[in-house]
This record gives sequence, C-alpha cells and structure tokens, in this order.
Amino acid sequence: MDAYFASVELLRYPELKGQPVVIGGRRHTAAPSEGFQRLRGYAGRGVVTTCTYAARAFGVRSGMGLMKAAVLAPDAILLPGDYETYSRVSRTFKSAVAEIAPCIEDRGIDEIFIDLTDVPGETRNLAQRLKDAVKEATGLSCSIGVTPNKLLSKIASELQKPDGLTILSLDDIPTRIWPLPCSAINGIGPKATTKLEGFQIRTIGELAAADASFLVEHFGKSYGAWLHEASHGRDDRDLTISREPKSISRETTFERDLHPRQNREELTHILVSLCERLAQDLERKGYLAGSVGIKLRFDDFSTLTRDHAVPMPLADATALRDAARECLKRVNLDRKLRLLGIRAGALVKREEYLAHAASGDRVAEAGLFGNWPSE
DNA sequence: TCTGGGGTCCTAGGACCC
DNA sequence: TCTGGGGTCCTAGGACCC
Repeated sequence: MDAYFASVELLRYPELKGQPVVIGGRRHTAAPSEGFQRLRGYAGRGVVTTCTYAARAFGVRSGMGLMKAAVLAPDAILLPGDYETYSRVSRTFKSAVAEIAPCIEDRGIDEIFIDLTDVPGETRNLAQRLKDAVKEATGLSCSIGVTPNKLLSKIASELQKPDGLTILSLDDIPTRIWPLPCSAINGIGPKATTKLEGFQIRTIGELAAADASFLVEHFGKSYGAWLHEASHGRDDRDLTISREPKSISRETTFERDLHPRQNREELTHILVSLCERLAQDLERKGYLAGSVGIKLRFDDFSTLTRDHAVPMPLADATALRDAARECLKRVNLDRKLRLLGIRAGALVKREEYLAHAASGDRVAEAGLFGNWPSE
C-alpha cells in the first residue's frame, strides 16, 4: 500500500489532499475540529510513522524524529496514528485481493505476497485487476511487482511507487536490478550497506560481480552466500501462508527519562500497566508464555534484555510481573531509563496446553526423559 | 533536537544430557 | 589424568523489517 497510514487519513480528511501530512507522536486530546495540529514547535519524543508524498518533498522520512521533521516541514499537519482503523482497512484490502488470488502471505499491516502461479489471466491484466479491486474496496492505491520470486517482487514493487505496476522477468535483472543500490534488497540494512561500501560495492550489480568466496569470507557462510544469490535475483522461498506468533510484547518510551530509584513508583506503575496490557493480548489471542523477558533502554540509548524461562506457562498480569522482577534482579539499575518493555516468548496455545495437562501428557513426558536408558 | 512499537531470524556460549 | 561426539535448551545481543 502507498504511504499507507497517511493515505487512510486522507480518506477521512479529504481536505488535506496534496498537503504535507505526518502520522506520528502520541494521541493528542485536542479535537481536530479546533483545527489541525501543525508540526511547528513540536516538543517531545516520537518519530514519523508515515507521511504523505507532499511531506516527503520536504525531506521528511519514516523513522525520523518529529522534532527534526518539524524543522524541515514546520507547516506539515501532524496526526496521531489510529491503528484500529488501519487494521480494519488492512483486512479489507487483503480480502479484496483474496477474492482474485487466494494464496497470500501476510507481511504486516500494509504488505502482502501473492502467488499468481495458478491464477488464470494475462499477467498485466491480472495485476491491474488486483489494483482495481484494492481501490474499489478501500479507495486506496497500491504498488505491485510481478516477478518469478519474492525477492524480485519486493524490489519491483518499489520501482514505480506510488500507484505502480512493474513486471520483471529474469532477463531484466542486469538492466533493472543491477543499477539499484544494495540496500534495495530486502535483508540488506544500514550495517551491511556500510560494510559493502567499504569494499567499493554500492550497486547490486557490483555485488553480483563480487566473488561468492569473497562475500563468504567477509560476511559469514550463511549471509555471504545469501548476498551472492540475492544479487543474481535468485530466491526459492515459498510463500508462508499461515504462521503462529513466536512472541508478543509491549513496550513504551517515557516522556522523560526516569531513574530506577528516584522514580521507582512511576516505573513500577508503568511496568504493572505493561503487564496488564500484555496479559490482555495473551488472553485475547489464546496463548501462554513459556518465558518472560524484559527490555530496558537507558538514557544513552543502549539497550539490554533479560529473559526468564518459567516453570509453568503463564498469562496473567501478576505472574508476568513476578517473572519480570526475576529478570530485573539481574540488571544493574544505576542509570536513567527511557524505555521499558515486556515480552512473552516460548508461546504455547492455551487450549493445547490445557488439553495436555489434563491428559497427564506432561507427567509422562517428564518420566520418559527422567528414565532415559543409559548405555 | 536524538532516535516509536511490534515483530522475526541468526549467532554464539554455556549448561546439561546420553 | 585426559578427553568424543551428538544433541537440546536457555540466555543475550544484534541486524533487519513493517
């Protein structure tokens, strides 16, 4: 989806069309009827989640601090994110696509992979039908890349944003893919980009020209070999149609840094609140946590995590808090914090766990391992 | 003027087991 | 007194993505 959150907001406020609009920051109590909040004079933490193309023209980008964005585009309109609406519209566009092509891999709120292998129809025609269906169902534009695999489709979908439709075959790789910067490949982030630049490798073509052995030597067996394959547009991954979550978490960045001793009560209150929200998430989704972790970010932005495997899977707020305390015992709390998070890992389906526990399977399993025959 | 929140996957060391 | 080969689980950190 193109500039997804911002585009959804433009549906709600059509009068903002063409204007620089930024989604981000915390929900504000001021009603929009009193006029839109401008970025000018913004004070506080928070980043740009999404922005319109008009805002991008000022140099504003996703992930940029709002204070910096305010300098670049002081008259841009700032709207808080409304994730419930974005989720609802997300389900709508995915359903519209599924009516035409049911084999879909979910890639988050605004992105999907679609397997068109068994969908009849001429390629360009089919892609246009998908775009039309999304537009019809949501009023929003999207950008599509049709290629032989996921790696290339992801790159192709970015080539003509917004409202793009790009079709590539393997023969197009030298002309369409190789001129692009390495970072256009999904999986090559800032660190790898910098390191590659150190070897004078800037484009995907330059990466493709590098020896596989050289890449393995400097980037490791697995990542190095993958870099080589990716640069040649090779990718044999299947679509992942359904998956179970591995972890569920809640975290929050404070308005101001808090000290574990001076602001003990405030921090305790925040932790309790995070545990309550996480407990609700677990309950709603039907999972129990086999491990509980905490995440701390200090005033210098350094981050630390601690994990605790619990003897019995749990999901209620009090138990989460007790487990979090076990983790906190192992941390030196002598510096101010800017973020606190809690995470449920080693998830087990509540229903399945309860069924096993009732049938005594757990006891049998423990017995099996306890009595393992020795040589 | 510092840098959100929710995730996944990978690596690597150590404990522990047969 | 010194040392194997295979495996799993736990924990911590980091890169990357939406």
